[in-house]
Amino acid sequence: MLSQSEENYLKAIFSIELSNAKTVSTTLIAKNLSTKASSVTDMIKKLADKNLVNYEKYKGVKLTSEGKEIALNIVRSHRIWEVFLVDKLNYNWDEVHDLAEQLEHIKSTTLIDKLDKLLGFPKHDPHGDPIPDKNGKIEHHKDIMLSSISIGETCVILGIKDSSTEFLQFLDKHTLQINSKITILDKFDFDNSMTVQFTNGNPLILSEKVSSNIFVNKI
Amino acid sequence: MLSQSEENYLKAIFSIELSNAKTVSTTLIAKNLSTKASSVTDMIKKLADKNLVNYEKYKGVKLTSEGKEIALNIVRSHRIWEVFLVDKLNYNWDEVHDLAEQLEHIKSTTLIDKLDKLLGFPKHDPHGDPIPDKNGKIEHHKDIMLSSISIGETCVILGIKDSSTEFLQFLDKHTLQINSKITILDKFDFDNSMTVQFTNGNPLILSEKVSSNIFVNKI
DNA sequence: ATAAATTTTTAGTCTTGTCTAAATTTTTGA
DNA sequence: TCAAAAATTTAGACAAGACTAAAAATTTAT
Repeated sequence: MLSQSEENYLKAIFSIELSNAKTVSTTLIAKNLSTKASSVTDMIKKLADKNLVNYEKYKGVKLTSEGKEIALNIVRSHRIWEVFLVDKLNYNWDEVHDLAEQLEHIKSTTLIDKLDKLLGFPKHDPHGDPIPDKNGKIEHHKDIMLSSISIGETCVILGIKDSSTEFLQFLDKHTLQINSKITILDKFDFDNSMTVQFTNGNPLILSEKVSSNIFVNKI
Repeated sequence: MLSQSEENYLKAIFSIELSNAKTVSTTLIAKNLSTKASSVTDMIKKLADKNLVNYEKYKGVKLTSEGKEIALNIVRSHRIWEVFLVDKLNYNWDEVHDLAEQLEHIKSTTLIDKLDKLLGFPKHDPHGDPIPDKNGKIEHHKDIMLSSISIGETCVILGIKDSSTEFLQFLDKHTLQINSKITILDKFDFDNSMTVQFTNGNPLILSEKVSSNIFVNKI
C-alpha cells in the first residue's frame, strides 16, 4: 500500500512526463510538489526500490509500467471525485481541486467504479480533462488552442490548460464554460489579443494569455 | 489543523466517555485504537497542550468542550459518509465502516453539509446510530435491548450496539434490518435465548449475545 | 497496612518524510 | 576544452507518531 506522499510523487512524475519535458529531473518534480530536490532524491530511491520508477543517478526518472498504472488510477480517482463534487454537491469548478486532492488518496478497490457509475461514466472532469477508464486508457487532447483559430472561424471549448483558481474564476466571470461556442471576430497582432463572440453575450476581448490556455475544437 | 491520528484519539476518547467507563484511561484508549499505552500517553500530552483534553498524570483524561466538539464533528462526518456509501453507492451496511474511517478525515468546511443535503438530512446511519447535527447535538439511544422485551410484546429494531462485520453479516443472513418488526414468541431461562417472529419469516432463535446487541423500541 | 500486581509514565529508539548545507556531477559558455 | 554555473546527491538533523523496556505510581489483596 502506497503512502499519500508516494502517490503524489507518482502523479507529479506522470504529469511532467505528459508535458513533454525531455527528462523528468528532481528539480522539476520538486517544483511540481513545492518541495526540495534533496527530498525528491530520497523519495525517488524508495520508488525505484518498489519498481515504480526507473532511476539512474543524475539522469532523471521515468515511470515503470506499474508506476504509470498507479499514476493513472490516481488521476482517474481525482477527476471522478471532481465530477462528483460539481455534479452532485453543486460545487463550482474552481472550488474542487484541493478537495479532490485529498479524496483521490482514499484506499478502496470498489469505490471509484461505484462513483463512476453513480455519475453516469463521465468522460471528462469539470475542467474538460479526460478521465482514464478502468484500464488506464486515456483520451488525449488534440491540443488546438483558441489562440490558433482564425478570424471568422467558430469553435467549441473542450478544456483548459491552466486550472488555477484565478483562471477558472476569470472564465466564470465571463460565463465561458466547457462546451461554450465561440466565434473569432478579430485578432490583433499588436498583443495577440482577439475579440470573440460567444452565445448570448457581448463581444469579448481575450488576451493571448487567456486564449493560449483554452483547448478548442473547430466546428 | 489536526492530524488524522489526533482526530482518531479524540474519537476514541469520545466513544469511551459515552460508554460510561468511570475514567478514560490510557489502557482503554490503547485498546480502542490497537496501540500501546505509552503511545497514548505521548499523544495525550499533545492534545492537552492544544486544549482538547484535560489531563492529569495517572488520573485519566477527559475531553474539553473544544475537544468534544471536534469529536462530534468526526462522528457526524463518519456517519454521513456511511449513509452516502449505502444509499448512493449501494454498498452493504457491513462494508462501509473502513471506508468511512478514511473519508471522515477529509478536511473541508463545506463538504459534510453538502453531502448531508444530498442525502436528505438523514437522522441515522445505516446501523441505526444517530447522526449529530451541525451544532453537535446528538439524539441518545433509549438503550432498550431486545433481550429485555417480554414474551408476547412486539418491537422495532432501532439500531445495534456491536457494529462488527461479523454481527452485521449475521443479521443480514437472517434479513434482520433497521426497522424490522419483531414479536417475542418465547424466552428460555436456560441460556437466555429467545424465539422471535418477524415480518415474513419463520420463527428464529436468537442467542443472548445477539439479543443484547440490538436496540429496539416497543410498539 | 503493606507487599504484590497492575497501570501509567519515562527514556530511548525507529520509520517516514522533510529540511539545510556540503559535496559531487553535469552542463554551459568563453 | 576547461572553468564557472547549475543541477543533483549525500550527510546529518528534525518532527510526528509509534514501539520496547524500565521506572514510577496506583490499585488490589492478603
